[in-house]
Amino acid sequence: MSTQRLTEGAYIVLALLEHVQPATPYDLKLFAERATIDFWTVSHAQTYNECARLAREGLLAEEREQTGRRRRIYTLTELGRSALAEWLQTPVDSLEAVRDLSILKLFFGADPATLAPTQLEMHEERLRRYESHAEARDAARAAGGSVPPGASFALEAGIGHEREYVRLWKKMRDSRAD
Amino acid sequence: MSTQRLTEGAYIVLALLEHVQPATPYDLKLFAERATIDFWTVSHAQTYNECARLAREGLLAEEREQTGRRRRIYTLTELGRSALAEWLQTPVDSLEAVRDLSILKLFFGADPATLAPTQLEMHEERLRRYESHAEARDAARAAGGSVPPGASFALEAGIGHEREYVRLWKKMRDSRAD
DNA sequence: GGGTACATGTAATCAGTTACATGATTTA
DNA sequence: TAAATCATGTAACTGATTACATGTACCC
Repeated sequence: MSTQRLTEGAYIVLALLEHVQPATPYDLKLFAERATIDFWTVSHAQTYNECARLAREGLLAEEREQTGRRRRIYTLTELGRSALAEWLQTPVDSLEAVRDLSILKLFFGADPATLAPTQLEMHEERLRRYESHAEARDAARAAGGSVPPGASFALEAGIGHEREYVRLWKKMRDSRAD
Repeated sequence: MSTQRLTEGAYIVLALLEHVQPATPYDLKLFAERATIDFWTVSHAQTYNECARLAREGLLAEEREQTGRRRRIYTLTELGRSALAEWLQTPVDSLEAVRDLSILKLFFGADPATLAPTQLEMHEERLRRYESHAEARDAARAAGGSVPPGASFALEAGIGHEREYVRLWKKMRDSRAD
């Protein structure tokens, strides 16, 4: 029964946990922060809450340290694993709205030249970060390590989009009024 | 004083209203839906609430029909206009997270081939829609009409990104496991 | 004039964030 | 051992969505 719809945040916690379990909510947060891409954000508080909730619903097993910080340490249960697997193999049949504040302002008449410098700088920085991740990945692969293809694809996607942003904002920066 | 921070939703309402005022919340919703790009979503309920709130704070003037539906009809006040102008000319100094559910799943190990068909189809459709908007715009321009450059830029951005998505998902679709 | 689609609004809910509070560990 | 940082949690708030409720206009 318990396969009531989970929120996206919940699935992200499940997915993160699969990669690093057993782990505390704090571990998840760290892993997410370092995990290359900015495809989502999960706040610290949400991570703790979501773990507790998922445990209550039987998707996570919670173990508690008996000493010191008495941290809660989580692992996926069978139920959690299958919920995650099901989610992962379900095609996404909707498109997210783009949600780029700068483009939105542009649309509403903001001056491109005003927005461009800041945006360009930030997208360039993000692009550089992604590219250095890609290099690290390639190096690892060359050294015989195995790299999960999904992460690799996602990284390509990120790079592609950031390049597009950079191209675009450069154009804006250089554009004089029509 | 009243320049307390407004939410993004509030600014969007202000910006929409500038384009179509005087207007009812319903008019805004319609305009937003037809306005080319999917850079944000504003739900029906939010539109009504936000208009009421902005009016309470003096950024909108509310007039009420005396007959029939007794609709509330809004226009920007001077205060509203200047809040909007200020927002539009403030550079955005942060990057939104990308929030693409499919890429996220990919990152977590979903099978590209499973996700690709649906995503490809949807991005292609969106791309087509944007491109036809662009054509309409070019036609209008050729006919001597004036087209606000901001909307045009935003459209270019949308097209660029959708092309990138299409390229990407085609690649995924055709990729066999590493 | 009865039904359907359009339009307008409110209420309840919720996911997610910010702010607060505290405890444990490390370091100077 | 004091200060700083790391870590863990909770509470309050809020932007936004979903669901509900109703009214008006149009169409057959």
